[in-house]
Amino acid sequence: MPIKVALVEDNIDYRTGTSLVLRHSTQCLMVGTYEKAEDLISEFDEILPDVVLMDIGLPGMNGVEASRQLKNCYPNVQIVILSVFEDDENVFKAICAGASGYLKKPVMPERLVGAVEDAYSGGTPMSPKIARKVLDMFKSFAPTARKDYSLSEREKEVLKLLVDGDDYKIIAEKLFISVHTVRAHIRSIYDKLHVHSKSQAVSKALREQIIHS
Amino acid sequence: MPIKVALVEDNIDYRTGTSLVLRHSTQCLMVGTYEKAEDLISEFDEILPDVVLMDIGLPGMNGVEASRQLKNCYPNVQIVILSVFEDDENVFKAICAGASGYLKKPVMPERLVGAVEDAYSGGTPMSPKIARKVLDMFKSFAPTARKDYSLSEREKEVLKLLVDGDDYKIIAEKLFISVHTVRAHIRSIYDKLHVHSKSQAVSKALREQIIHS
DNA sequence: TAGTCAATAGCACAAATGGGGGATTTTTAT
DNA sequence: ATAAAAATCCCCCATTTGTGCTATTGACTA
Repeated sequence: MPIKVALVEDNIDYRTGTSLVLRHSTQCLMVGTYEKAEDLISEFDEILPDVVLMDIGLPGMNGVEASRQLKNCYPNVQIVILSVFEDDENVFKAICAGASGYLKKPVMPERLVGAVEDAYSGGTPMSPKIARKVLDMFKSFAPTARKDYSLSEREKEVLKLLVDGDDYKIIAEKLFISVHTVRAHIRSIYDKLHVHSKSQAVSKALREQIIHS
Repeated sequence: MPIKVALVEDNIDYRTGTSLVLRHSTQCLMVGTYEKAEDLISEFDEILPDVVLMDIGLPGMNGVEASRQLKNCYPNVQIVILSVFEDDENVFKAICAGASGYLKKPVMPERLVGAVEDAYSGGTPMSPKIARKVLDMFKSFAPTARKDYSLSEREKEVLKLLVDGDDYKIIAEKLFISVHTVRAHIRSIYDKLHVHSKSQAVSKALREQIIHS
């Protein structure tokens, strides 16, 4: 059974060219080409494509917003962005909108068919430069070399509860120890983190990912 | 000028096979093949490869750790992971270690040369399934739909300072208002966030990104 | 024009907190 | 075996905080 593909692209030349390439593939079945995202959305129920190739710069609704709406109504559709834009902003938004592929235009014909197959089979076709951008953003989020304040296990437990908003009493109850001990742990935590209040400790714990929320 | 490539791979068959493929490419120049990452690291200064193809499952130092060390000493080297592993854990660690490519073994010969070129020219070759994993992790980090607690601008200012760990007095001084007013604002903030202490407010503000740290 | 809301300011008081001293026991490492 | 580190518990006390009230001003709205 061929993969049902729809295309949204406002440039007529590019639209017919891309469409032609896909029609020549035996694995793909073009079920619709559209100039505007709104047109695809209104007809979507009738054609039910497996994969949508989506431009970003469109008249009317842009491709990112269209992707968000489509993904919202039809979570199983695979959306591959085809765009000349490769700035952080667009890439980021497209991913968050649920796109599962992002290719920089122009796309080589053979790459196009491969991308549709990739997307359909659970992969994420991406131009290498775009992938690099994603990786860079990824790194900027996650794994900033975090300092080691050498908190003991117990202290981390207490800090975790502080972050949850518990007061001394509650912490004592949850850990089956006296309030005095809780105070002692918290004092030690403050020492190690160089802070002087619960809110400072909580802030530092979350910002520096000492405690994983 | 050809791209200087080094390969670290413990399996002899795979090592000779991969090496052979690259030797047949005019764009690439194999400058070293290694069974252990330690061997590459100790010889690195003499051969200075542009791109390193790195296995993960190695005897001695694993490929992720080796990548971290290489990237640390030679930030310009491009490391492409070749691995049978495609679990979140390994992919995540490899990226954080500075890998700029990740291909699932076995790799098609023509893909291999393309990957080296991609990596060398600032791209990030990735198998589509791996890319999907990265995207999923990416999404899990970034953009959770945040609630609207309809804090006023002034309240957000105060909350920001709470998150910075300031106490009532300091906040009053910074905003040129009386402590009483600060208390009033904080009361209102607590109402709207449904919390009852500074630490809870700070925690909620950071976790739900009401305040952008 | 009356009503709502945000921002400002105040009073009072109990509870929670932070910091200053300790001490004892258990675990860990050398 | 012995020293160091972690975990436990206790006292005191000033300060900070949370929350119950009230009240004035200005800006916007129905």
